[in-house]
Amino acid sequence: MERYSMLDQCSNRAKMSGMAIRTRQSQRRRQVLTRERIVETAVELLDEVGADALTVRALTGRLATGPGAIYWHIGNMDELLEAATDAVVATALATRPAQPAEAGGAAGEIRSVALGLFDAITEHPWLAAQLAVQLIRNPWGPVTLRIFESIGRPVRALGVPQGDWFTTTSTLVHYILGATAQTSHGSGDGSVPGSEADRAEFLDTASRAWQELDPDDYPFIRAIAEQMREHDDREQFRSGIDLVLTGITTLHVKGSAPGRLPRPSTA
Amino acid sequence: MERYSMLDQCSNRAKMSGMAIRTRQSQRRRQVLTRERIVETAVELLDEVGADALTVRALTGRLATGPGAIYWHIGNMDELLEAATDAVVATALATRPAQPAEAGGAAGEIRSVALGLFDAITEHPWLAAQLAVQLIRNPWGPVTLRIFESIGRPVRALGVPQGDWFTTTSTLVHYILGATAQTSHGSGDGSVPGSEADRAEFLDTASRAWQELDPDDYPFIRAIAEQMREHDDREQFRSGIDLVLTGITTLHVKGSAPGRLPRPSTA
DNA sequence: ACCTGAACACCGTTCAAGT
DNA sequence: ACCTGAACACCGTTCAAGT
Repeated sequence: MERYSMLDQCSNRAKMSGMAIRTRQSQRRRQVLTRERIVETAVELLDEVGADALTVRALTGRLATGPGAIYWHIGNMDELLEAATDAVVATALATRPAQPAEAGGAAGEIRSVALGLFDAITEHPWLAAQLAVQLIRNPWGPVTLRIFESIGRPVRALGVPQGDWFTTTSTLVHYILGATAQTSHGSGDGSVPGSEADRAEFLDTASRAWQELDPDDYPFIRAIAEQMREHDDREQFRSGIDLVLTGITTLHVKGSAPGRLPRPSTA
Repeated sequence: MERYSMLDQCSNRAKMSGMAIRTRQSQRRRQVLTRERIVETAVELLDEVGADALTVRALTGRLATGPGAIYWHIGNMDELLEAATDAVVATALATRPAQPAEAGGAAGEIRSVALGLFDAITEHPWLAAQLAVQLIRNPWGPVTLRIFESIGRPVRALGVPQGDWFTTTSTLVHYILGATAQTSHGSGDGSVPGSEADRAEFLDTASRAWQELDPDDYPFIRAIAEQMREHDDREQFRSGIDLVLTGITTLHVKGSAPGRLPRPSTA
């Protein structure tokens, strides 16, 4: 049982790989195979064809090797998925669009991190499912840890008392991951991004279907059918974040006017 | 592409199945095969051996048939998983422990629904992953719809103005699903429930590992290491719900004293 | 140390054939 | 209408053998 494995994301063999790249040789195809290069290629494949089509055979094809070569560097498929997810999340968090002149302070930083993740998922639809998988089968693995740290720091800066840091940050992170999961609206494996027209049509069909549900079983769903057809995922996500932030400041930040939040920058 | 399939969860063949059970015959093993019986057996298998071990071969073994029989009734594996998830969620929502004498009103109802789902996941560890999967690959499928309806009704009763019903309910549902995902702490496939001692040891190891992280990279995680070791998942979940509820009442419910919530029953 | 590639033990799904 | 069971086209992973 590899339950509770915690952070041991490296293959048993293959640790150091600071070896110099075999200098000239041929340019593209004949590079040395490294763990990094495998992860990069995995991300490429995930972006292009989706999670279901990322197979070790597809990898060996693109890298011009055999399965044994992959498994020398990588351990297994789950580890590769985790590494790919962590890599994409890391760059998404690091390269967030600089908030216009520190706007919003700590609350603005939280919004920025959250929207950074949201946008990363829009760009890499497979990411939503992988974030969920990581959260579930490795609840405190590198991916979750990274997100917690990014949200936790501004939570602290917000003035939340230390005793509430963990609960508060958890609530934010859990909301973010839940919301981004539903919003990915891909085919689940995250293959094609899905056009804007597709999405409009989808919402239209869904909304119509909702209005024809049994009024006894689904009165509420029927009542929000129209609202849901018109909603914008990203805007709704922002609202959700602000809702949770309001809860935090109201409940935990003393001296704050309840319900008052630093104005979100209209970026 | 079966994207945006929406609610068409039935196999193309096999609709009616109100046929009388072939009366006497032998008792257990020689029942007629129905979609319902397959779903029931799937839930049994999921509970006993986890999601990874639910295969059509395992099903045919327990049901004493061949794969063709399964596929006559069921369509494909994804559909079976969805049906199993929906069945468990439906009974979890229907059989919630009656809140002690209506305590808490609408807010209490929301807590009750949320905790009902939480407890269902504790009982069926595979459920966490499946809820996530449903949310991602079928964002408005029967499972999500059912949960939305259950949360939306008390949201309405809370006094939230109609224009905010959708956003408010979404925020709650997304938090619930994100939180329950991390809390499942199984092996991901949701096989063994995991003992209390296992869990304590896991938290201990994780907490220690956190304290040895790089102070430059993970200052926040290091700071909450102790707090996380002592936390109780269910209690934390309650706090998260209350945090979101506070945000809702503060922001959307006029006439409510901000930060004041109906006292949660100490059940 | 790093890589090759055949082979193994599995999957989900299909489909002609039976009743 | 419902079921059988062999067969198909895939998986991830292993491992003796090469360099």
